[in-house]
Amino acid sequence: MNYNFREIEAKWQKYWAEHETFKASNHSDKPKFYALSMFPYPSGAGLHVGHPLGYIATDIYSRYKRHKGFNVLHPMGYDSFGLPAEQYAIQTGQHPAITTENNIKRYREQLDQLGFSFDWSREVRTSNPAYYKWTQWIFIQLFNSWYNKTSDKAENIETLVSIFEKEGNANVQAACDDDTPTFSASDWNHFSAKEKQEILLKYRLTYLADTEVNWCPALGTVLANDEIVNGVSERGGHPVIRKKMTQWSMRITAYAQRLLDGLDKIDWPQPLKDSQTNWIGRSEGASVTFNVLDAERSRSDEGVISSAVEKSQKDVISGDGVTSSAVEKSQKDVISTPLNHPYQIEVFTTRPDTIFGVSFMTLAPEHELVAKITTPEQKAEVEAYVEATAKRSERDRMADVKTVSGAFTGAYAEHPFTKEPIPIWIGDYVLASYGTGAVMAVPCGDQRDYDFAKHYNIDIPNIFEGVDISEEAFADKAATIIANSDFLNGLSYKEATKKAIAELEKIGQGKGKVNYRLRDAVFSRQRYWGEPFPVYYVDGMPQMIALEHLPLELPKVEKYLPTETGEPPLGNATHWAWNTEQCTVVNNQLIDYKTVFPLELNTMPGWAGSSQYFNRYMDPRNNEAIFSKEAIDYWQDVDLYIGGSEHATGHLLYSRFWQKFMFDMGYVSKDEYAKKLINQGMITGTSAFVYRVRVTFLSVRFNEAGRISEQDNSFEEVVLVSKGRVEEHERTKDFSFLGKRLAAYIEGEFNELRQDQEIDDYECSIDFNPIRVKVKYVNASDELDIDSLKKDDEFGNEYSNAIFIGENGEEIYSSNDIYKVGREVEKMSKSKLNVVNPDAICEEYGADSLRLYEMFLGPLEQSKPWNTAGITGVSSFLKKLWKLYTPFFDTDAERSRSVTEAEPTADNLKTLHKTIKKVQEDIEHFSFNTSVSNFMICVNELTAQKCTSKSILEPLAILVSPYAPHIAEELWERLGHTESIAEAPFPTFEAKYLVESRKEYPIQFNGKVRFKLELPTDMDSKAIEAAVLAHEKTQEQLQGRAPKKVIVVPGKIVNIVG
RNA sequence: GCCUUGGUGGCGGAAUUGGUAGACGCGCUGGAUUCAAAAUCCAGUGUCUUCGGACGUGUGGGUUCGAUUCCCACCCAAGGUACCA
Repeated sequence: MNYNFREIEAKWQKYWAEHETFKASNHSDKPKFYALSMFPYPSGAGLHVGHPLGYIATDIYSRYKRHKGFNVLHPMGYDSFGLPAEQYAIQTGQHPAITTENNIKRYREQLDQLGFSFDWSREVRTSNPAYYKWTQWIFIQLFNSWYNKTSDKAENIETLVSIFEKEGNANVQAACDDDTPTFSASDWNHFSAKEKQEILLKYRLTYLADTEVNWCPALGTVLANDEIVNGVSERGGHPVIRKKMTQWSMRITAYAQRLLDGLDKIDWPQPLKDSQTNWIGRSEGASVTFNVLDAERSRSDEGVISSAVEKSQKDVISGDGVTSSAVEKSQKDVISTPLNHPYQIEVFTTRPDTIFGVSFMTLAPEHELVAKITTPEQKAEVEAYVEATAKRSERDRMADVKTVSGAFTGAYAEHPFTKEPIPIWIGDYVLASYGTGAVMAVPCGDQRDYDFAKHYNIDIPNIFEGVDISEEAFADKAATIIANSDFLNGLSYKEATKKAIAELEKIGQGKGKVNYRLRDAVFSRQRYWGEPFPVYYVDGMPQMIALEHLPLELPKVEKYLPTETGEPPLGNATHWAWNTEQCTVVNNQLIDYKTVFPLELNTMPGWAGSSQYFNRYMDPRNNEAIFSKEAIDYWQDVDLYIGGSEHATGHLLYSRFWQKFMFDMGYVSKDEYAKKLINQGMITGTSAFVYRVRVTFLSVRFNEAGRISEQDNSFEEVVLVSKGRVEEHERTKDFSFLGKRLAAYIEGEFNELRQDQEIDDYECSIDFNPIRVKVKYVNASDELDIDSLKKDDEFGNEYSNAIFIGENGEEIYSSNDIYKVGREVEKMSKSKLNVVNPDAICEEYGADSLRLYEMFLGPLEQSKPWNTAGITGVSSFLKKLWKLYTPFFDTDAERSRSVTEAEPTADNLKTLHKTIKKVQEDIEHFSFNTSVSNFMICVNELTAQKCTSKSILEPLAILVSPYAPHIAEELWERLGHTESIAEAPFPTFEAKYLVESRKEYPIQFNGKVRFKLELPTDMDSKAIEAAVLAHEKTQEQLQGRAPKKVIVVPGKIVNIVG
């Protein structure tokens, strides 16, 4: 009886579904275990072989934990809001909900095929109104909260209001906007309702702010940074401008420190923690205010100055200019402006101890003061520099440490202590997005400042005791002793820092500060396919829709593009107004600003729906609450979370932020939601390339003026040359390698050129443009299936008339020659045409083979290329495993009984227990690749031992079951069980079966193994040494020398030195 | 530039605390079976070799009786990038 995986896999998938084998209960006496895989975005390309890698790992662990007696929660769902569905809708007009539904169906079929032990009754979809009701609910909770720095947690906004009523905001320690004014209790009580709302918005954890976006007028949308290349849109090359837009933001900066501290409590990969730590970017130092010396004053343009003074309150703090920064915010940060200085520059420095070493200042070219302080003489130079900088990316600016560039503004700042003038420069090594976008440059203590000073001949005062700075800057904090620095002389880094800050505070020009790189998260998207905000506007102020009226469902729209007036797609909806009396969505025409108001037109970003989904799984059908208290109390948090590292600073940071907020509000009892996280490595694809020929002729004529006329004649036909031919040509430059047809063409063109009397010279150049083709048309020997490629019409039959030149230079008509493609390993993605779907492999080898093979490829956390060549290995392993059990399939009752009762031999037991030990250790260390090897070893050994003992084969089936569950269930049943194997107890390892009486010792001479000697394991070192030295081969090796030293490691090795 | 991860046969990879480098699988070679093929089974398979052995885990050093493993310096590849006042 053969192993028929098709029949078996279908049978057990049906069984599991019908028996709800993996349904998790919220009430159980068993210990709980919550195993989670990151849920997928259901794209149109379907699941590819990279997706299941993490799912299989989580599934193996889940199944293992069931065998170990845990109540396991192992859910799956879909992150189903997203851009691709919307873009498809824009192209085809089809509603994203429909395409999403279809894609989910396909994903579900593919997932079902792989035999995962998901509890499908808990499936969630972020685009489902019953789900996003709770995403909207959390948004409202955030809106109704502020961050109290004193209690160090989020609190209900009502507690803030009551403080305002009693004492105003002077003493409130809160995370809030920079420009929050100070007011008294009586001020507050006299504010109008709208003024109060405006103030509160500056404190809420989600708030409206004008933030700059990359606006592309031609596309009518906002673009992400990486959608912009060299200042124009990646798609279409349209210009992009910075535009201010009122958008929702999340005050994640309030949680910066807690997000940092929480990392110590969780078992996440260190690289991931590092990347979050760097993203948050904490640094300690001081903020220092430098007054700009007023060059304008002498021109007695008083009007300009006084208006500048009025606005200077703003200019002081907004050194970062671009967006709200993570500079710790509180009203106290506002430093009062001395009236005689129209402008001030605030810098953040980690080295306030070096303040007397400042010899210039550098502003980021984008710094908003640049235009204001630049003198007329320097204007042209500065503007040219600013323009040049705008073309460089931040990455480029950071990576380039070799070239020094900048420009002098002509303006000077005043040193806070010496009152000396300091020249103000701009330089692209200072980034606008970090700190305040301005640096107090201390060339003797910072290498980049040093290089800048050297380059522009700026003074480099030395403020370090006994340090030579003639060659490079000195940045060693520990060895620092300050000199030439007035009151800081003789102090260490620590002492001087403390003292400098104290002195700065005295003169009101600085204070100690912790700076975070993290910025508040923009939460609005100008898109259709996302969660609508439960928000309407009364008199320009946002109002929340009450919970009982949620979800606020996405309206129907005619088209998914922005409106002609540049509003987001929801601006196209005809029914998108809120009637506050009926509490329903009504026609926009009814808006009267009395009872009917406009609704918010933005939608939420991709990470909104994924920031609490792990908690929703605990109680996914609850319509009264996001989850019940019982459910969250039982499941608590995720025990194992597996997913890709690309989410390190997106999903994985924002979801921690929301969890901490939920914790502050008392909804969850853990402020970190995932105890352990593992990043599965990427499965890379092997892209295939064909080489399109481009032939260019150059004809040249000469006259008195020299070389005057050139003409290009390009070969128009699509000719694709096989890889071997391309390589030959590149080596030899011989055209004949390109095939007769092309060679004849080139010859013909040359002849024509020769006949043209007016041409003095001619040449021909050939290049090969590699173009990706779908990997499904390429076989394992890199040969291209030309007929199928020609028929492919996804991109409009682009190859139907192409000419293919094969390896032998033949033009391919049938099988007269073969075409070989070039290959390259890249990330697997639809756009690279290298996606391999699991379906075909499942069809040919079965799900169990695919599961084993994906694990067998290599360590889970490492990235590895996909290559199906090795799958026959695991497939034949499963056949061998099956064969081991065939005696049980015999209908002859007599024979079956004799098999059942066969006593296991010592070898059988040794093989089994060795495997139990290894597999258990492997699973617990997530080393799934090595356990597959060990199954192979185990089956090979048992086969060689002709093992037919039920007491061996029964536990073996359980060991295999997490990895290859279908075959394990089938074998389990054939062993006579009527219940599923899913909860059969994991076999217990017994060391006694592995005890060896003899050990084959490798005998080394000077570290090299020369022979082996079998000795009893209970022999002590002395006896081993004696036995080895007495051996004839030892004498042979030593050739009469006396050994200097003999190292005996009992049970391991013997090494003789001499 | 910086951060992270990695570099071992023709390929994927193994070696759990410093103790026989290359487990297991693919591929390849030879053989059995077969009319033949597929499938299956058996044997071999790091490189060089004067058949004694020598060399061998990115490179160069170091520690050690012994190093893929620990230390120092460097090279290369992939991923990330905000580095930093």
